[in-house]
Amino acid sequence: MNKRATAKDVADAAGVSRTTVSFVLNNIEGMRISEETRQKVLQAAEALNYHPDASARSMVKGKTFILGFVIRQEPDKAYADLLLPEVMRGISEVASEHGYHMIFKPVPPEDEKNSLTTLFLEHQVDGLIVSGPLSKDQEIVDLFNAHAPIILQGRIDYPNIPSVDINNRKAAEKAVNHLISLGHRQIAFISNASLQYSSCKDRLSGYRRALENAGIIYDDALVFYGDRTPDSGYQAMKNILGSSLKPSAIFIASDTVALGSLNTLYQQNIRVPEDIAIMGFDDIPLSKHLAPPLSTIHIPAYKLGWNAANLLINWLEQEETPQHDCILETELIVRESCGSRQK
Amino acid sequence: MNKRATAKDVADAAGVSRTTVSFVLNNIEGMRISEETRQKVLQAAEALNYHPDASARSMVKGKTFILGFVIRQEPDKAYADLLLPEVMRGISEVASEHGYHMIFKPVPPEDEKNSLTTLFLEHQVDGLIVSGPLSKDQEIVDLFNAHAPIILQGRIDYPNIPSVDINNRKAAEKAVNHLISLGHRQIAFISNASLQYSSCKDRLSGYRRALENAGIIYDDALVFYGDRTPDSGYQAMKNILGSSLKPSAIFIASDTVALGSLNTLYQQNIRVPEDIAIMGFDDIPLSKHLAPPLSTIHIPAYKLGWNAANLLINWLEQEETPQHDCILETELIVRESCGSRQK
DNA sequence: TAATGATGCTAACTCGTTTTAGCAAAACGT
DNA sequence: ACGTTTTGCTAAAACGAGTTAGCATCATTA
Repeated sequence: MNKRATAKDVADAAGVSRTTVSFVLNNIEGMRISEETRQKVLQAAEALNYHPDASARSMVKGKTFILGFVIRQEPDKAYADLLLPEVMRGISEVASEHGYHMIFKPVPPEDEKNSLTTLFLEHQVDGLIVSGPLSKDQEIVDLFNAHAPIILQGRIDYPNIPSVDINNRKAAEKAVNHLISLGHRQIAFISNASLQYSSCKDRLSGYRRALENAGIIYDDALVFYGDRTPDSGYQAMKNILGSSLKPSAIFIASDTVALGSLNTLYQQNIRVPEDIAIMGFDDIPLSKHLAPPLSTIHIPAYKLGWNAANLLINWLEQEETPQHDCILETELIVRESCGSRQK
Repeated sequence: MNKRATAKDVADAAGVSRTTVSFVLNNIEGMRISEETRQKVLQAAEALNYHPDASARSMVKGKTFILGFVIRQEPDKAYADLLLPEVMRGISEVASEHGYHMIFKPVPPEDEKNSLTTLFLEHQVDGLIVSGPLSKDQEIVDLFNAHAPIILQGRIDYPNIPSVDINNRKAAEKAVNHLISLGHRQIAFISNASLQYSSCKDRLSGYRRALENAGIIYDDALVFYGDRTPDSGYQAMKNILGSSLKPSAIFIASDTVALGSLNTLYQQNIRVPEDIAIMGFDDIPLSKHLAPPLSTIHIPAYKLGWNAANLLINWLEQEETPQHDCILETELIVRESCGSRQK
């Protein structure tokens, strides 16, 4: 690049001032520019292939036009989550529409560099969407209290931070109710991640409530933990099979984790759903293609991202904090892994 | 935020000039600052929670410290590709290490807004990694000729643009050779995407070469097309089964696409590998968890991203164009979907 | 004692925009 | 013919850093 053209170059080429160039190219209302000058400027800009410098514009506007999308997880786990791309797609679509870009970054909770805060304080981004926060996440609370535009994709034990989420507890309850309705009473649980995460805690609590409503005694021994990866599901299922427990059904609070669990079953020649019923959660795009197709809870991931981005951009442009949380509906998707479908 | 603190605020608080603040905080060599002043500045910066403004820094440095990662696909297809997260992980890890951020954006080839060029000319990014370019991609060629730092993740019919890739042809050949070695001679092909993409063309050509080397006549009728999504694999497999062809094996040039194809087979009660052998390509993280675990070609996706990012950052920091392409090795992964493993 | 050198700091310019305030010249009204 | 308004443009001040050149002050040397 033989140096990018600046507004000054355009001004010189068109024989006008930088100010005029700016007025013309930004279509400023109320500034009277003759049609003749306007054309001269437009042509010069075209000829020089002029594009205004983003940093310079940012500085004077006080806005970067960049959104930060942060996952509160270790990078390897963040990228393993198969629901994530859908959320990203929702965000980036809205961002593009409004002329924003998106910086994506996994920032684990124990991050000692405070990358979340830094991202905002260095003004790399205008606002943040934080996915999968911990229940207690002081960094997020501090940022919010410092008036950082921040939208949670998930829930946190602190009021008033605007969020976009599903009702994890209700959804999990729905899932387990389905299993119960099919006659299962010995139902194990594999979590999507550790209980530090609010989504985890809520799903577990939904599982528990469904059991109790059906008069089934909740048993800690039936609860196992995944970490968002298929490998963790593989291992958890091994643990279940290796134990003396003989659940007739398992509710796995993440399809991604369930993938690994299904593999364990496949390896041990245990048939799904004939020998054991498997209920997933998330409805990742490939769940319907698994063998057997996974019954699960559909999360509107794209819409989650879409809503989060819209709330955030609205906040940025209107300068007013969103007043309401946005809770999207989930849906029980019955496929074949629970055996409820007549074949 | 009651307004972010600026360098001037720190200077005032510490009772020194802005220049001194800058010298202290950036640890400029050769500038002699007394330990006393240094501490005063550091304390003031700490107290005010000072973070230098990214835009301002960008402007004066002439660098944004942002890398652009662009996928040459429609957003829905880009986000459906299950290998992508691994590549992203590689890029973002290297980027983080060097103090760069990453803007991710799918930019389809027919994009009428020239988003790729704009991203660079507006100086939103310092350089670009472009994944999955078309064979002919004039916009990329133009950018490169304008000296934009750009690394391809894939190949293009134009010399000298630095790239990180695998040898798609050789890898496909390896895959098909495996099927042939198992005795298959009627082998169908489902592509990963349309032939405009170089990776597609190369995989098809590898398939063809393997057949010809084995004395098997290549037949256009056995070639089907996917579009990177499981759904396309589902449909392509239906087409195959609906035809009069009776291939004993199918090479599917994308595990993501294969997922859908496996579903078709499951639905029609066709057993893999007993009734038909399936060979994948990509080795997406979940391939080993499928039922049956998919035999495939391993692509070092993380390393692909890692190398691309390193090449690019090196280019940016050393100001010299990389001289060599970087071709990474693939590996045949034999699992169960081709029936080669004794159970 | 005066010249020289090192030490410790700062004034002022730069980056490329947007935007405010205002200045000429032309058009208008009385 | 003189004031007023409108039209069309520009000078200059931001924005918040990094950086160059140079100025005092104090210590050292001749």
